[in-house]
Amino acid sequence: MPELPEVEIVRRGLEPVLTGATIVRVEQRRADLRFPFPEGFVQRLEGRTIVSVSRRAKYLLVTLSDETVLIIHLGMSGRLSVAAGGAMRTFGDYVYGTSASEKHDHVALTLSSGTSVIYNDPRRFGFMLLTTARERETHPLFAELGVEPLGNALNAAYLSAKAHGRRTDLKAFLLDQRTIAGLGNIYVSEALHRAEISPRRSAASLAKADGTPTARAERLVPQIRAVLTAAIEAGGSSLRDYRHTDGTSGGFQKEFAVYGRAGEACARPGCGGIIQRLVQSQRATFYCASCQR
DNA sequence: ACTGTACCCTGTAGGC
DNA sequence: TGCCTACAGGGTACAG
Repeated sequence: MPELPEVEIVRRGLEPVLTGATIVRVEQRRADLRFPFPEGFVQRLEGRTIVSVSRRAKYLLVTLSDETVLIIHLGMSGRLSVAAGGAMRTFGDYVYGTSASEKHDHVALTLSSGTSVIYNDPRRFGFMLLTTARERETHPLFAELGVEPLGNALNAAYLSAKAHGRRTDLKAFLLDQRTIAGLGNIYVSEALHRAEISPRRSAASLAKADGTPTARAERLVPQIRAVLTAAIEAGGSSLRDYRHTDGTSGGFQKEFAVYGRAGEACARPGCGGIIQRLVQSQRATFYCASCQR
């Protein structure tokens, strides 16, 4: 569900609420999500003060005063809700929940301010783990991640070097978090449409024989940045589960050019193509075969 | 090392 | 109305 823009919007929602706050109580409703909760999860969080809330790829990183880092991944359907207000809140008693969503409330953090942050996740593909500030970068989840798409490290030379000789589809290559960390199913389709590149091409078509960037690679990089930036500005994309921490929805789904638009006319001026849907890596891909080559 | 597939889990939409 | 299938912003664990 949440790709980089959605996770970044959640981070921005959490940051003012969590930074400087002390976690006074942690309620953990079940033993596992995607992975088991770490040993002593509750005890390692209670009483600690939150120093910062950052993001790497689709992971949220909550750093505590003792240098513990709480890693949160939202999976496909994970939601973090801030229940503002002075009273202590517990499961099933927060402002934006419905009876259906309360059913899947798994963790509640109560802060010294009285505010609660509640983690809800029907499919339980998300998870929470603990590491330390020192070990975070070498943690198995992070060690092999590719570059942040909005940072300077993403450029055509980086992409073509990674793509050189790869036989996999461009779609699968871009979805792989070892290539670019944070892209997901929606924004890969959207970026390729903006760059007028077919998702069915081989990844290797981003590199010349000597490994240097092709024109396609040069075209793709700015479009990846542009679509992610626009999505963040629009508050992310809300299809089914995704919500901001205050319960409101994102708006970028209204700006999709191809995602979920199979059968519709391509919106590119003068194109005249029809948006196609195909399946790659067990995931739907949307593209216009007329202007994406 | 790379590539492709099955799988984790729940909810919902659509066909019959 | 109900039953059945397919599908959904994620990533991992294999087999070849």
